Amino acid sequence: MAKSVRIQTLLTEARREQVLDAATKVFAERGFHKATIKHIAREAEVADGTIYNYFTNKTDLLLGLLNRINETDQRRETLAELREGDFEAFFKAYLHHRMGVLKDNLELLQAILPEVMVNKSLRKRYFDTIIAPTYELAEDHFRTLQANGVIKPLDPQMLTRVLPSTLLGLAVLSILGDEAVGKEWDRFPSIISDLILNGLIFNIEER
Amino acid sequence: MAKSVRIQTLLTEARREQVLDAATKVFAERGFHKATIKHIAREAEVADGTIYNYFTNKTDLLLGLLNRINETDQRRETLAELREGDFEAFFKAYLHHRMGVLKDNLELLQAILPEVMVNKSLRKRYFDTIIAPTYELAEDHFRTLQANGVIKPLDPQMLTRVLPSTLLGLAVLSILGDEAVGKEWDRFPSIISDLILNGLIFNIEER
Amino acid sequence: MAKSVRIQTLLTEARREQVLDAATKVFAERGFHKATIKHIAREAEVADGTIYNYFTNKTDLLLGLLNRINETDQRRETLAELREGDFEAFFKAYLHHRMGVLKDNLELLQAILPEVMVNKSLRKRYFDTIIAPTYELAEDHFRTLQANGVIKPLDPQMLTRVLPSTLLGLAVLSILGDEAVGKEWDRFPSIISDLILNGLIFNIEER
Amino acid sequence: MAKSVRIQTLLTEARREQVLDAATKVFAERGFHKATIKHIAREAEVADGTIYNYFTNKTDLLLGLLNRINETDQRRETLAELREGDFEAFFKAYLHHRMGVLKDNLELLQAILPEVMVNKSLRKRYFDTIIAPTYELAEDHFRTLQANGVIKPLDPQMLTRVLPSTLLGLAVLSILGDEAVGKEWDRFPSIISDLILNGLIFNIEER
DNA sequence: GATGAATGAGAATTCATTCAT
DNA sequence: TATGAATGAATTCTCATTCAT
Repeated sequence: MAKSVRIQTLLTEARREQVLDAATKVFAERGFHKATIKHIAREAEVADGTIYNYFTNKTDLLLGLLNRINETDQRRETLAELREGDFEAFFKAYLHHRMGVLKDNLELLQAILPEVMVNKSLRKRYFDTIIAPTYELAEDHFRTLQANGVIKPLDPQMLTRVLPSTLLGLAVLSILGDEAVGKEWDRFPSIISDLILNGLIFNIEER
Repeated sequence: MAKSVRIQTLLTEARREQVLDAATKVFAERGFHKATIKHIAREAEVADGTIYNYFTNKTDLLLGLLNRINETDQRRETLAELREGDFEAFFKAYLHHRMGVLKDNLELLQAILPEVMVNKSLRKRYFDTIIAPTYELAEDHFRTLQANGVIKPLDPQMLTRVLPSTLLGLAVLSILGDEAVGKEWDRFPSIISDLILNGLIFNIEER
Repeated sequence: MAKSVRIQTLLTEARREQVLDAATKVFAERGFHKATIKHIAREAEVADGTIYNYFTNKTDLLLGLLNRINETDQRRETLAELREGDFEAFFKAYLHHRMGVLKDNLELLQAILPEVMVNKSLRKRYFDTIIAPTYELAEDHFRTLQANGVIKPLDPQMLTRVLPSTLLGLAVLSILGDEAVGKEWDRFPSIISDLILNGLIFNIEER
Repeated sequence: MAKSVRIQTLLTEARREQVLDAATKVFAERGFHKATIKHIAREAEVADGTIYNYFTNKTDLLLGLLNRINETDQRRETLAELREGDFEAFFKAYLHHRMGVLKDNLELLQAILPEVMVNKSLRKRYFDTIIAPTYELAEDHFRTLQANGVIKPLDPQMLTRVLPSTLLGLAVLSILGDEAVGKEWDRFPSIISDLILNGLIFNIEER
């Protein structure tokens, strides 16, 4: 009995994921509003009504997707290990990792972001649970680095915004159809870290 | 007669702008799909039907907003004058100018961007008429600077993406509700130019 | 003064006709409901509002067209002259005349008939003012002919329906797109009179 | 399982018919354009939206009605059996049959014909699928009869138009509100066949 | 009288959600 | 639990009619 309960739970969870996968695809392709439950049901190969056994309504599907991003991001936090060692190397590795995650989730981002940008309560939820938490960690980190004389004393709060902005901006450009961004995605981490760490203009000794 | 014709034209144009203003506000607040023609009409203080005397359908309203961004951007091109003089000064001034334009159009961007991200034909239109044109200018500019040994020989195509990405990303963060970004908006140009030009870590002679 | 009043009246009348001509064309092409006042105004080369100086509403335009049919039919009554002489000759001449009138008014019929068939009050008006009056004349005529032994004693009321039916039916077929009917229109009077008067099968003496 | 599938299909088909019945009634009463989906839904005792589960749009409902006429007509073709025996008897029986069909479908005709007369693509469809096919059969038939010396050598193409015209015309008269036509409908076949076969005027030997 | 922009009632259609099977 | 037909609220868009100029 216990076993069949567990099997049941697994099946249920699998079905949920199946629906979320379908929703990701359909939301990304059509946008939240033009995507109908019928579209998603067809993509997930279930009946319309079945979706309502797993999600209370259409918006709840979107929340399901938001949580997926959360989970993805939590997994990332294991990255903390990278923090050991040389800062330049860490920075590059970190960028590389972040952009990898972003790349894997571009479809999900395309499914979520447009609606999040436009829906006040989703916006708050997204900001509070996904964006804000990263800020605190990063600000602390920058402060420590500055205290140790590793990086310049630029306002940590602002630094904390600039870097994610660049990545977010690249993701948006890619979504908007800039093929060059998509194609060269993997080259950005090194260019960006070069740029951010050493600057665009020559140092004296480099001249 | 000629005069009354001109007056008529002005009235017509004013009415169009009045509707576009309303659409900007309502689209930004509610998103394209949750914004109804009724909302926009009420905001513009006209009847529903009146809107259809100026725009053939709801999507056409959005195109009207896209064109407004275009026009804004064209005006910006007078900026070319700034190009005289010291590169660092120019870069900072340019950033400052761009972010000013962005700030003034944040509501417009919020109205447009989510729908553009989700609608294939709008996406193409937006990319081709608004984004792509800036790329060419920028790439040329970077190449010249590199030829003159002003900046490092990083891939111009990628540089061209990184900088707008940062600004676009900041705008998106601001739209998503990051109040710090909105509040400190005017301090970003100088920080970003510092960062981009000179880097985050100390040069040898600065140590 | 009197003269200018008359001129004014003429102009007004001319404008009315111009609008009715346009309405005939547009109603025939699109049907009453899909024809808009704008369509008619454009066709008549006047402004939308102008039409309302001549007709109180869209339905009134249709009544204007109904009256036109009336007028046409009245003019026809001069045909009474034909009634002199041999019956066979008269019958053929009469058919020929009626089908000529019908042909000239096919567009008008196409404009009116579909809406008349569907609108109860128009139906009554059309029947009472256009169709019914012809019945009485015809019935009397048939009765006289029968009393004089010219035609067989078939029920006059029914005869009165059969003949107009055939013409009306041909008109409808033509409207429905039967090109053969349109092309051979002028041959029908003689065939029909042959058929009606002498029958389809051989008489004994003809064998 | 197979059984419930069949039941489902039957229910679905029944619902379709229920909607088509309602549409026939409402279109006939109000005309295609003044009939609203709400009217039809109320008449069919379903919700507005339900209609769209069976027909893609309002025009598709009309096509459904057109097909019904088609089906009615196909059933008629069993009439071929009548063709045996005496021509006069056949002709009368045929007329009788045709007018019976017409009478049963008068409401349907009133629902369809006005819109068909006004809509180019419906017109073509109606003509090609419903009218034209009968022509070919009839023309052949007339030719055979002429070859056998049964009927006079009048142009078969024109004969083929004249007879249906009369019936169609009677139907239109009836729709237009000629109550005499409706009331005496069943007497027309014999009068018409008398008229058409033997003519209106006396043959020599009949005098 | 002529104009045509403004109006808003009305209609077709869509689609999230429910619920009987 | 799964299904998918039924529902009806909500939305876009049309167009006859009005009326200030």
